[in-house]
Amino acid sequence: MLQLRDLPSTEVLKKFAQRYPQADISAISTFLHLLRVATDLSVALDACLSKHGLLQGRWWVLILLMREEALHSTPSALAEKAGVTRATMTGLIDGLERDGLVERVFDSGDRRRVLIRLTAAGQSKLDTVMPDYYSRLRECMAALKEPQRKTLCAMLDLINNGIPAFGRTE
Amino acid sequence: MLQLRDLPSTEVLKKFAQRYPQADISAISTFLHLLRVATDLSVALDACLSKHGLLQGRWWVLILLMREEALHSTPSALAEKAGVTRATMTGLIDGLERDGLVERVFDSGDRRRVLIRLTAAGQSKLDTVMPDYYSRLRECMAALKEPQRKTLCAMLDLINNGIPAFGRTE
DNA sequence: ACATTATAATTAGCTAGCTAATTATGTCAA
DNA sequence: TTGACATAATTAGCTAGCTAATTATAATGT
Repeated sequence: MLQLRDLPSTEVLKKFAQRYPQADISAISTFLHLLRVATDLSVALDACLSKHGLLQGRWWVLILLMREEALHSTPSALAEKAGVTRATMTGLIDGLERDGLVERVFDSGDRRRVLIRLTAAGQSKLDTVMPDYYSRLRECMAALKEPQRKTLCAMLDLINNGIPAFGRTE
Repeated sequence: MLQLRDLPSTEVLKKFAQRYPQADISAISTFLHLLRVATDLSVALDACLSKHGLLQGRWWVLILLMREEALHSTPSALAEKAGVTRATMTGLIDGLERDGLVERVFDSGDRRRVLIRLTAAGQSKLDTVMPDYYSRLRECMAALKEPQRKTLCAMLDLINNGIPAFGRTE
């Protein structure tokens, strides 16, 4: 996501703003700050998961399956919910099946479909990973109390509403 | 970064919290909210840059070069600042050189080193991209006024300080 | 002077994303 | 009932990251 380590100082931003008067210095630095912290969080999460032999993509698949009443779903539904293409989901399921965490069950009603089922090993993997993830996350967010969390979410929503500005065609 | 589209509802989180008592429901949803908005911002930025034939990695290299007084730097310094490995930087420079936006100049003093220089075409590419990026970003962040931006950054710093919790060996 | 160690850039081969094309199966209307 | 279209999953081949190994050059200690 935001790889850049060397975020621009105010001086650098001022220099750029001279050449490009559209620049809103505080908007830029707030934006970069947000991306920087979110990226570092994501990297930290990956590091935590990889100690358990997982990465975000595969971990989310297991969680999505555990959310299901009957612990199964289809590749296309999983792809939709996980926000990846079906092609990517095929690859994620391949890896999880290889490790025995999910299994493919062929649907006799509609032979195009495959059901993906969380195995006992998959459930037990989650029972190891989730307490670790939850307790680390609790600690990470501890400095932010409830009202601050609400404020943060409200500000994130304001920014979120502005995202279409990046896509306007004009 | 956070691909997941189907963020957990409070009901789902409560169900998970029954099995995993470490879960702090508001911490989890705030965390996911932050990652979701940041990811969508990053995707929107990529979409904006790709209209100009760039992606974040290559774009940051051009910006880092433009920050330099003499418009040049070395692959290893660029890799450090851009937060990618030298191997990745080699690839980014290859692409930029192919498009004529930067050039490699061999250093006669230390023959291990190569200088990467922003070309006129590279500068002119930035002169097209930056005003577009800056004006879209200004608009995207417009709903957040100065004091809110400061508050947001302060909260991001609190979260940032908690990130080591994800890495503790315990 | 020369062996060792450090540094700079690159190459090779890996991963998890992507799009586009392919294969198989269902659905529906003339 | 069959031709056209829709849907499900997969495969093939692309990209931008990564690590580890390689090549070349420089610096240093004995």
